[in-house]
Amino acid sequence: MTKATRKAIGARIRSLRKQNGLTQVTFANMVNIERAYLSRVESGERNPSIDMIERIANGFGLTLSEFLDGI
Amino acid sequence: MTKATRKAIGARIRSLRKQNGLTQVTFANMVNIERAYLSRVESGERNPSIDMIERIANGFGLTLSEFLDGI
DNA sequence: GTGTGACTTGGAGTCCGTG
DNA sequence: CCACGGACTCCAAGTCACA
Repeated sequence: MTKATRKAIGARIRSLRKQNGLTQVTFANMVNIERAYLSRVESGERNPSIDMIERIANGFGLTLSEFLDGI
Repeated sequence: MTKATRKAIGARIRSLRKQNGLTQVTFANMVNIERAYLSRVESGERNPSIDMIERIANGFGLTLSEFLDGI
């Protein structure tokens, strides 16, 4: 159930990141999170907190609602 | 920053819960979470995971995006 | 440039009780 | 009916190394 959601969020992050021409390292630095952790979130392995999701969404200039639209 | 977000989410939960005429205990049982924990999330004291937010949103029949709209 | 294993630690999340 | 407390358990979050 929620695993699908985590995967979808990870895919969304990866998609937006590539759209903006950013590497994991670059984006991780932008939003001040650990690169290895970002990799795990993108793969759907982790169940991030709402704080973390917000930081990521804001890193793309999106609101939580916009970022999670369609998920 | 994120504290305001947590507070806003808590207020949203409380508002939706009351709109539906549910007590904390009733809703906590519906979405299968601990009543004391729900109380703390509503007060903005906790930083819930995306899984938890999803369970709560779904408890109201909303998607994540709908639930977080305007936050 | 990315994925993953192993580890630590603070806090998420549970259980039960009280005013 | 709700807020808050202690006392847990377990996982999110951060760190490092290596493939």
